[in-house]
Amino acid sequence: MRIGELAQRTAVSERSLRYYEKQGLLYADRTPGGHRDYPDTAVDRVIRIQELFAAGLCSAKIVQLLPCMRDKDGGPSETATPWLVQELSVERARIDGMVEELLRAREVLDEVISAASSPHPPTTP
Amino acid sequence: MRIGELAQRTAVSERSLRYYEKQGLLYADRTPGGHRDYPDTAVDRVIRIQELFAAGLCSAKIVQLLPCMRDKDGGPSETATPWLVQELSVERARIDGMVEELLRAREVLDEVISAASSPHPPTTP
DNA sequence: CTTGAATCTGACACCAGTGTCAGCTTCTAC
DNA sequence: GTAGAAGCTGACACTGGTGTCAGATTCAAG
Repeated sequence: MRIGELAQRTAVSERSLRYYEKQGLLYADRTPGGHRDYPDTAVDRVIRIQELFAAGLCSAKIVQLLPCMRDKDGGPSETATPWLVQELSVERARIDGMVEELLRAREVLDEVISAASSPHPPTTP
Repeated sequence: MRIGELAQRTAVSERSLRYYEKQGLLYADRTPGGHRDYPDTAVDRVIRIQELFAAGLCSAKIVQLLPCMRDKDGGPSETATPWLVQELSVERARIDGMVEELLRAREVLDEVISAASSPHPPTTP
């Protein structure tokens, strides 16, 4: 499929898709004229990449991680090296920390929101 | 307390503390010579600010949120306006979404990590 | 062949908090 | 009074994924 369709199906901008390719995260065949031609599996892959970006992993980490993932494309999955496993464990711990922080912040928001919804005036608890 | 001590006690750089002040997130008295002099309550406030930053809120949102928070400094808490409550609800939803994404990404990492720890070779599941 | 839509490359800007450096002033303790 | 530590302001850079624009090329349909 072409980049436009992939962008639409993944809700990721064409700009980002080209960036992913430059970072080695995504591969595309080329038409004789040079236009990108993505396999169907690219959709899942892009979504997965976005998930990992959202989790705060940088391109460099993701590019190492991808070949170790059990993709739908049935590509020859590599096994993570011990070194990579350790890197990923660090990321995992970081994610746990982020989740905790998010929940704490959510509590703060909830407190303010519920205080505003309660009938008590601000100065008299 | 001085900025150095506050930085040490909160593990936040002096640079960031000055930035917080410029954004209106943090207040400091000044010595006759112009050095910042923070009240003890600043420690809690800075930590709270960091939490909210970690949750993805920008300065502008935090600056509105802070006066509505039940601080240890016993300052006259304002009640969030309906408009602010709605803004915060949006943030809350965003936080929920982020948590979900983080957990999904964590699952991906766990899969790779456990695959590397299991005795199965990569190509034969 | 032609035309309009889609794609290509490359470059510049942005965000928003943070790091860092320079040059100067203030504080603290001897 | 003086030396060294600590603080001040202001400016510039960075991060790293993304938006956006320009100009050229390709694709697909008439």
